[in-house]
Amino acid sequence: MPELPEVRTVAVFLNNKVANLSILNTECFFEKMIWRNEVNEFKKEVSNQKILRVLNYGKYLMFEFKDWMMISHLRMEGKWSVSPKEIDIYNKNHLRLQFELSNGEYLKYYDSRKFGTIEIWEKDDYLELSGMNKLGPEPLNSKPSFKYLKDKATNSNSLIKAFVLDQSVLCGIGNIYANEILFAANIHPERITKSLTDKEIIKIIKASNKILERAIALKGTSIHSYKSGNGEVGQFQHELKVHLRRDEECFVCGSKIVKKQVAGRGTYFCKICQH
DNA sequence: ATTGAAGCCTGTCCGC
DNA sequence: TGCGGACAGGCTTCAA
Repeated sequence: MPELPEVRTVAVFLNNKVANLSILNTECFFEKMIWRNEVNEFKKEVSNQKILRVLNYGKYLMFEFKDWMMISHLRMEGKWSVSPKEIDIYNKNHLRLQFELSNGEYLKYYDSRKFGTIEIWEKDDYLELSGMNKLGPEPLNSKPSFKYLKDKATNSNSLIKAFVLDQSVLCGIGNIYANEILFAANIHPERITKSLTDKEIIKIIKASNKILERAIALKGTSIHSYKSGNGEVGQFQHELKVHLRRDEECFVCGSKIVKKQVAGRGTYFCKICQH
């Protein structure tokens, strides 16, 4: 479900709602979602901890405590909300985890497909333990550098679609934005990555910055089930150029947008504009 | 070391 | 209306 712009929107929302509140009690209704930690240990570590702030890196949502970092990955369907105990913003059947907060409200996690995960590590070495130290830069604020992306692309035999989805290359791009970025950069998703020219690498950097920053400004893309905290919908779906537009006319050249599986993911592109 | 495919789960949509 | 199959915004693990 959510990619960098959606997770950023959720992080900003949650930070406004729960920063400086403490967790009084924890209930987990689907233990497998507690990842790489033992459930009782997890509960012990978050109990009576004050949430200092909520932030994100790429698709990873992070709750910072004094000594711990709690990392939530929403995968396809994960959703957070803050509400009174008896009120559910999302389908109550999908409630997987809830924290009682010191102001009497509840911080709740819902996940229909049970793909999402949550884990907790000591702050000192959470990057190594969680594997987040392997993530590439967020494609924002003129990052990555040309040299960085060129080095990553030079010897890669993977398809470009897979390359831009690789979180160790660029962090935070998912299928929707990958489709949109490659369209904006006029690059065919089935090209081999090492065939990228310098000019095309620069185009990927510029397109990824522009698209993700615009999507953040619009609070993300709302299609299928995605809503940010407490049911707010994003607006970037109105600016999609190729994603979900199978057989519709390309806004640039008028030919039909193609959909096919590339690198295992539903891929939309214009075979005239992208080459 | 890379790359591709399967697996994790459930809900929704489409065609018969 | 009911049923089966395809598909969904992601990641990890396993096999080649």
